[in-house]
Amino acid sequence: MARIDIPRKSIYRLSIYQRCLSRLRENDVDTVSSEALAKAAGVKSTQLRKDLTYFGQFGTRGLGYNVDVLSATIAEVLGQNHLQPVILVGVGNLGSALLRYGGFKKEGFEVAAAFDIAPRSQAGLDIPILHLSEMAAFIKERQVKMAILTVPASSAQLVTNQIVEAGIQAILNFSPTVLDVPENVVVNSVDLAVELENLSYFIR
Amino acid sequence: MARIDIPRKSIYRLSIYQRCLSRLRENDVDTVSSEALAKAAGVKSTQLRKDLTYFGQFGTRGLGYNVDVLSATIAEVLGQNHLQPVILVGVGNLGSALLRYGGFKKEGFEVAAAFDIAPRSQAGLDIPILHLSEMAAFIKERQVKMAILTVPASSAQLVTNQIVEAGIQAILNFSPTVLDVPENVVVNSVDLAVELENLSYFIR
DNA sequence: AATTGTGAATTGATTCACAGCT
DNA sequence: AGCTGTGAATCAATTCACAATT
Repeated sequence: MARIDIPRKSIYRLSIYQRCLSRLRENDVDTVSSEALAKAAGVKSTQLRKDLTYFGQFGTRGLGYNVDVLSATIAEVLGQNHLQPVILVGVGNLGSALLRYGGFKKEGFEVAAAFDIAPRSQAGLDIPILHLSEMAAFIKERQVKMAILTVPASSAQLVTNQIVEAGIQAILNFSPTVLDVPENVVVNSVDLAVELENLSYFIR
Repeated sequence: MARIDIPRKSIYRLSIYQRCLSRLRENDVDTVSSEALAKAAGVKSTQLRKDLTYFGQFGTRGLGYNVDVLSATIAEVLGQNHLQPVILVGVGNLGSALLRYGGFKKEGFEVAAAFDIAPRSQAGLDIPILHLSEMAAFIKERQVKMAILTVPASSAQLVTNQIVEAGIQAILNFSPTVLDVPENVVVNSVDLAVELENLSYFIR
């Protein structure tokens, strides 16, 4: 089960399945077939089954999957069991919106602090907003491994170098730029303008 | 050159190349090799060349690509030449941050209006914020084809049905849910929690 | 000499088809 | 009878290798 050769897209889908499972649990459903779960997640049932077998066998033939068991297993695989501290760098429009966005905490992430060159405290937020100069020490002391990057493109690479140096291993990048990182660091980029542009290609 | 069988990932990369080209133009560079441009975009040079040949031949062997010509061609392919109106639905934290985010306009998109069930005007924004009840008429009248969806998951499908009915053909979805749309409608989903979860799988 | 453009080879992901359990 | 798990087949994307061009 070498971690490295499981398709990244499968990992993405695991998160989606997990969301669907949560909803089933809320409705006290305790068993689900690959067919039904796949439909909710918008994929083919054979793909769902294939995705799951990367990690083991969790279903009962003839019956389906136990919702609680499957959900717990996926949580385990995704590392959702221990609350993961995250920092956010760049408290502009997008950064401060993300700080207020509740979705992260709900999925097991704690935004431990935010950093900016000109930190201003934000009304109604209990997340500390600190100066960039305190960032490296914070990362090291709290052993933070994940960062959300919402700085302008012009400073993205510079900030990246700093946080990687301090120990960050995974970056969710919102800056519209390609980051250069050592190969042991993972970057997921969300480029809003690129997403829109991509859509505009498909309409006529 | 059937529009349908060009890999979607190639289209994504076209946007990235375009960004890199803009930077080259700012620096008055007028020729670039596939090797150099690919490096800036974070891909292999052969992939860049393959991506471009889906649309034609734009380079000069032995020399490289003319920056202006290539940039104009990509703009043409991506439909960046005519300003594309977009609406945004759901003016919460994320929605209002995106309204303030300058990146869209810079790439040729005009957010024509925003809609919410409880519209409150936003300080320092010249984008009209209207009630949901006015949405369908607006879409039809202005012939808007693209929408950014930043409503809660619970109302995402409902709103989607409404905007698709009114004529929207492409949706950039930020709601953490799988949208069900007719096959002539394109959806790009950006699920922030899923992106983070995905990263957390790769750190150890 | 340098660099593009591209068919062929490779690698990767998805889907099929069905054997194997419950 | 129903549904999972999986090897084989297919389909898609990437990379290689090199001929073609300036």
